[in-house]
Amino acid sequence: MISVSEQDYIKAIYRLEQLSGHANTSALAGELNVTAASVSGMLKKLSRARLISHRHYRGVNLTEKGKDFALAVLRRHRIIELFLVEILGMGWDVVHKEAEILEHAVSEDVLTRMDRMLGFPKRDPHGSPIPSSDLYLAPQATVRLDEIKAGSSGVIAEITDDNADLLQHLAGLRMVPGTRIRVCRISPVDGTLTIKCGKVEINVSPKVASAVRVSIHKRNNKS
Amino acid sequence: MISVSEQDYIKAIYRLEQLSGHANTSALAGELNVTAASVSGMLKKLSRARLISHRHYRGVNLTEKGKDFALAVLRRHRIIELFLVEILGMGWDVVHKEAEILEHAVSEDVLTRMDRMLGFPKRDPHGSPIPSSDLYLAPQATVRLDEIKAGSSGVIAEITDDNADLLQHLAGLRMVPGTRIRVCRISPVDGTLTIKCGKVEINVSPKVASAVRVSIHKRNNKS
DNA sequence: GTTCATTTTTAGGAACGGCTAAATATTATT
DNA sequence: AATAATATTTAGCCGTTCCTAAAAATGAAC
Repeated sequence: MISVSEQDYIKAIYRLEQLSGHANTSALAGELNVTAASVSGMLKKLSRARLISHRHYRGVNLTEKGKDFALAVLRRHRIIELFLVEILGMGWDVVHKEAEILEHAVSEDVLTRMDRMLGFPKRDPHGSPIPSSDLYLAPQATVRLDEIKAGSSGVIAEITDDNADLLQHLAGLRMVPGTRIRVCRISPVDGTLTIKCGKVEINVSPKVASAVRVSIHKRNNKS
Repeated sequence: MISVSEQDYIKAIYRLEQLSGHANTSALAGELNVTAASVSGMLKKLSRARLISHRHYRGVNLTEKGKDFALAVLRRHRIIELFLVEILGMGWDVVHKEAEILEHAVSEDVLTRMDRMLGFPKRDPHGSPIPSSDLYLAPQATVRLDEIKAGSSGVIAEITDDNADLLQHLAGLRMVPGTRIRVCRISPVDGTLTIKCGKVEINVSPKVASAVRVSIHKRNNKS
C-alpha cells in the first residue's frame, strides 16, 4: 500500500507536471514544505516503486501507474471538497485543507456513496474537473485570465489556488466558476486587469488573475 | 497534540475500565494487538502526559483529563458511525472500522456539522449513547441480556460489539436497538436463551447475548 | 518465606519520514 | 574552458511506534 506521504508527493508531482511539464527536487521541496534532501530520499523510494521515472538532476515524471495514483487521489480530494460544500454547507474557501486530510481516511465505499449522493459530479467547488471512476480526466480547454488579450470575454471555469484569503477575495468580487466576464483593458504599467464581471467593473491584479482559468467558448460551465 | 496511537490507547483503556474497573498491560496488548512491551512503553508516555494514573503492577486508570479525551474520541466515533448509516446509507455492521479511521481525520467543524445535520442525536446505530458536546455521558441503566432472569422483558438498548458478522446475525434476528423482547427460558445445559422477539421465538447463545444490553423499563429507545 | 506466574523494564532493531551538513553534479557566466 | 552559482544527492542523525528476547520486579499461592 502507498503511504500518506507518498500520495502527497505523487499529488505534488502531478500538479507541477501540469504547470511546467516536469517536477524537480527543489520545486517539490517548496510545494511540500520539506527540505530538498527529504525530497531526494522520497523520490528514490517512488522510483523503486515505479511510480515515477527519475532522470538524475533532470527532474521526475509520473509513470502511467503514478499518474493513475495521482488521478485517484485527485478524484478523492475533489469529491470530498464538493461533499463538504454541498452536503455539509462548508465554505468553498476552507474545504481544501479539510479534504487534504480526509482524502487519506475515506474508504472507496464511502467515496462512491458521496459521489452517488452528489449525482456523479464533473467539477469540484473550484471548477476543477473530477476524474471519472475509471480515472479518466478530459483535457481542459481553458486559458489563464492573465494571458487573455484585452477585449476577449469568456466564462470563469476554474480557480487553481487553494489559499482561503484569495478564494474569499474572489468570491467577494463574484469571480466564481460559471460567471461570464470580459477583459476590458490591461494596464501597461503593472498589468492590472480591468474586468467586466456581471454589471460592474473590477480591477484584478495579475497575480490574482493567474489563479483564474477562463473558458473562452460560449459554454455554460455549471457543474 | 495527542497522537493517533495515544488516542487508540486511551479509547481501549476507557473500554476496559467500563468492563472491569481498570485496565492492565496484557489486556491492553490483547485489545490493541500489540505486545505487552509496546503497551508498557506507551503507558509510560501517557502517564507523563497525565492522561492516566499507573499503579505499578495494578493496572491503569484514566485521569479526568484522560477521561475527557476518551469521551471526545467516543463522541467523534459515534457521530461518524451514525452519519455513515443515516446520511450515506451504509450498513450498521460495517461502519465501525470506517469510523475508527475517520475519527482521526474529521475536524471539529465537520463533526459539528454532522451532529447538527443528524439533529444532535443521543445514540449511535448500535444504541450506544453519544457524549454531549461538553463531554457529558449520562449513566446507563441497562443490563446484559445474559444476566436477565427468565420471564423478564425489556427493550434492546445497545449492542456492545463491533464484529460485523455478529451484527449481521443479530440484524437477521431483528435483534436491534428499540426492539421489545422477552426472555422465555434459559437452557440449564448450555445457557442458550430462548427469546420472544416480535412474534417469533429465537435462540441466542450466551456469548451472543452478552453483547446485547437491555433496558428493563418501559421506555421507547429510539434515537 | 519461597516459589511461580505475571507484569514491567531493558536492550537492541526496524521502518518511516523528517532533519542538517557536506559532497557532488549541472548550469550559467565570463 | 574555467569558475561561480545553483541544484541535487549522500551520509549520518532524530523521534515515533512498533517489534523480539531476556532480565528484573512484584504479587499471589503454597
